Amino acid sequence: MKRKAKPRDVNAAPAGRAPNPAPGEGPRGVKGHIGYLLRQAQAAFRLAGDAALADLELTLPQFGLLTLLGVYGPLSGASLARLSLQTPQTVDAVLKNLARAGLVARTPDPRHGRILLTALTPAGMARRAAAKRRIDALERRLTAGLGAEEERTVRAWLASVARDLLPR
Amino acid sequence: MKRKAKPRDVNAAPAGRAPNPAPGEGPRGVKGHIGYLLRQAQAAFRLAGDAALADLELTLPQFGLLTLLGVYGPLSGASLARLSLQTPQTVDAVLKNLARAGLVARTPDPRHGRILLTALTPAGMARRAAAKRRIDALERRLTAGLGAEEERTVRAWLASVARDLLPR
DNA sequence: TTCTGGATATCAGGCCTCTGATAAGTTATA
DNA sequence: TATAACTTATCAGAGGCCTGATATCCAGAA
Repeated sequence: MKRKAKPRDVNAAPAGRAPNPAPGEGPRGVKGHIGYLLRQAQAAFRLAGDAALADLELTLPQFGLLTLLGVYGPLSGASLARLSLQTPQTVDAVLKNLARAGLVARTPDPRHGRILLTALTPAGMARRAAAKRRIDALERRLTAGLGAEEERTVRAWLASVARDLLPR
Repeated sequence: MKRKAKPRDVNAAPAGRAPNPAPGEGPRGVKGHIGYLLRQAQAAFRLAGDAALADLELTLPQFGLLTLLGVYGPLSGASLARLSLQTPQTVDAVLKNLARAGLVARTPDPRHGRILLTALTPAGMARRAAAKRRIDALERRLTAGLGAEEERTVRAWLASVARDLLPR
């Protein structure tokens, strides 16, 4: 997934007559559906993250898995799936792309004939470290406007959403 | 996109020896990367929303467009894209599925030979109303644990993320 | 020891989302 | 008027995400 600066923002208001309703009201803005706000915030972060990682030839989901592998060492696809709250199929697909790029290597678990252990390659470690600096900077922007108490509130809410809504 | 109750949660801990690191620490949980928390919260909402709409044969993105069309009336794909902060291509893809299901109808704008105006069909209006009840209930769960001040904080933060990070 | 159920990997198919590129209609300007 | 710039729709391709369905491996029960 390549990223470049948009030549012209597709989401800008049109130049001619404005067939567009007022942006401040309706389902958008602070008063809108909170699910809508959540989706927009995540989409914005995903976009910004992908843009920040573009010249590293990484996507945000790929960086996510590299991070987990960096922290927890070699893992099976299934473990990675549980850790990242994704399905094994999703993880497998992302892993395939990472393996194709040589950032990750998959070897059979010596103690279990079915498990494929995935580990960072040296190239993967380097790429992860470079990407981490970009994403850390991005995340600082995310909380820059928040006071300590507000950040606690936001973090607690985000965690509670995943905890309460996910099928247990 | 069909949804059903999972026969067995793929993300549950394995029965045998636990090759899984402790879930409370690392990049997850309240202390983790806020981008990660954001992604998980949005994924959980997406999952729960899709599950809530499954028997209506709707996805959350489809419901989003139905809502916009319900509020703002017939719109071009480009307007819908600006309104929902998505690309015209994305909107077009979702609209195609909605049109195939007979929930929206696309007719050429009489005043502009290029524009296709998309409007809800009667079936689309009914489906949207039914879906709205489910999603409203889901969103109430999202804010159930928040005080008024906390909810303001969360909403303001979500809106600010989209506002600050999106390419302007 | 054999069988059965759980765990793992992965193929198939579908939807959403983006970037890039192209074609066609409209509007503004030289 | 002719041309350029902008807007809209849409094809093509890729990545990430999910549900279903298989096949294989392993461990515990009968």
